[in-house]
Parts: sequence; C-alpha cells; structure tokens
Amino acid sequence: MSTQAGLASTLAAEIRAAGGKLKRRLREHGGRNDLTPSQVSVLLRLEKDGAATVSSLARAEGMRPQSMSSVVTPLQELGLVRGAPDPSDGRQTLMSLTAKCVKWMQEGRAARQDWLTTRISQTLTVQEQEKLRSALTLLTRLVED
Amino acid sequence: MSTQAGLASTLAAEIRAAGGKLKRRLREHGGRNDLTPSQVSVLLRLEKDGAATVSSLARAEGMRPQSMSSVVTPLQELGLVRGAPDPSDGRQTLMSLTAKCVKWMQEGRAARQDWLTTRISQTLTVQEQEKLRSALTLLTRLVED
DNA sequence: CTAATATCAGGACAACTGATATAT
DNA sequence: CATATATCAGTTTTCCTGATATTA
Repeated sequence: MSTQAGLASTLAAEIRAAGGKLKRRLREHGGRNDLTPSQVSVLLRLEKDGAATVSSLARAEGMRPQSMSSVVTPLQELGLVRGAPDPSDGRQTLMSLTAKCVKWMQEGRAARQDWLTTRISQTLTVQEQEKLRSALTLLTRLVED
Repeated sequence: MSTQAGLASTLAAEIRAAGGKLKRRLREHGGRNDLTPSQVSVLLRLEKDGAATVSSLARAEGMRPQSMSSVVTPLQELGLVRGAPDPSDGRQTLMSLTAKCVKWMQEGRAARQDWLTTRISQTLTVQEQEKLRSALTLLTRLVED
C-alpha cells in the first residue's frame, strides 16, 4: 500500500516535471512562424479523421470551443485549413485541410521543420520510439475522460 | 527512412497532444489551494537533493530565475519552504523544506491530495506504472538539454 | 422553449524579457 | 571590472469564463 502510493506520487511528480520541461522546450524552439502544439494536433486530427467542426475539435482536444477557435483561426489565415458551411445543419461550419496543407504534410516538410520530430529521430532508436509510443497510451488513459 | 520519419512525427504529435491534455487536466483539477506542477516538482527536488538556491532550482527545471522566484514565493508564504542566507556566499539564499512540509510529504498527505497521483493509482496497474516510468526516462532524454 | 454552434470580449495564469541592486 | 544572484516591473501566450446571436 505505501509502496504503491509512493510509486504513484513519484511517477506523478516525474510526469509533471517532464510535462513542464516539454512545454518550455517547445516554446523555446517555436519561432513566430511555427505552429503551436495544439495546432499541430488539430492538423493531424483533421488528416486522420477528416472534416470536423470547431466544437467537435474542441471536445476531442479537451478544451473549450472558444479556445479552439483561437487555435484554428491562424490555421485558416495561413491557408492550411478551410471552413465550409454544413448544408444539413446551418449552425455548423465544417473545417478541413486545404490541398496545399495535405500536400505539405504528405511531403514530410512539416516533419522536417518540426523540432520535436527531429529531436526524436536524433535521440531515440526506433526501438525506443516504439517503447515510448506504447507507453504513451498509458499516459493518454490518465488524461482522457 | 520514410517509415522512421513517419513514426517520429506521429510520435511527436501524440506527445504534444498528450502534453496539452495533461496540462489542461492539471489546471482543471488544480483548485486555488493546490500547488502548481512546477511547485510540486520543486518540493520533490528539495526533498531529494536538499537545500538549493532559486537560481539552481531554475537551472534544474529549465526555467529563468525570475520565473522560479514566482514559483517559490508562494511556497514560502504557505510555510512549506524557508530561505536562509548562505554564510559563505552573501549573494545566495538557500531554500529548504520546513519541518512541517517534510512531515506533510512523509505522511503521504500530499499524495492523497494530489489528483494525478490518485488518478495513476486508480487507472494503472503497478506493472503499467513501472512501464510508464521507464518510458518517461526516454521522454526526459528528449526534453533535456 | 431548450439545446447546440459560433464568436466577441475580457480575465487568469505561468512562463517570458528587460532592468536594477548587491555581492564575489 | 566581469560574473552570479535576487527581485521588480511589464509582456506574451494560451488557456479560461461570461454574454450574445443564430439555427435545430
């Protein structure tokens, strides 16, 4: 019992510390022209799942629609994402990737410009990447719902 | 080559998404009386490594001394941390845990009050906790200098 | 009328940069 | 004088809450 609690609280502290450092490093390497973590996440989600409304994106990322708006608006201004009114529901605007963005992502230019991706490739072996990835599902379980 | 790049960029996006969700969930469950992730991290570090200056804590956490000040000051006001002038170097103030704080942490009350710790205990088996912990060293390697 | 979507406006927080005082 | 520590003040970023219009 006390061993388990100790393990969990140490793990919690380590997760917090790693999360904080990650956030600061991402900011450090994110110039004015780079996309924020939330924006990258949205592009990936739109690529994987197709068009979605701002509100549904907000639900998926665990944030408020107003917050997601301020994530998506710059993507529209950059011409990476485009909105079209939903013909069957006049309240909704369906957001999707522009052809330019799809091409950009498929060509891997996004990856090459991304500090974290480069960092992963340089620092971890493929085996380690897979290990980290499978452990990430555990972390996702913690933070979801 | 393209498989490796793809794996790395997907992993990067997953890390970003999990980090963002973690941050929002921590904020959501952090009431006015709770400690911030950075503050928990500082307490753990002081417990593990003993007294340290604000600047050295800032270096360890990867942030600026001015930012660390605003993390440590509330801890002082809560009576969890106390500063004493370094007798051998008049520039420095050595911060350390108060007896109250050491007792509080040893009794595990900190852990029981901590949402993330509770969540880990409820959501993951001990084996999964250990797996996540060993994978966290990989993440730490990514975000450390 | 109630519920869901979108958006405008303002606020809180945790990091940042710049500047200054003091001690080595 | 150059370097390191501490702290004051203001800024930026990214989320938040509250309020309002529109459509289902």
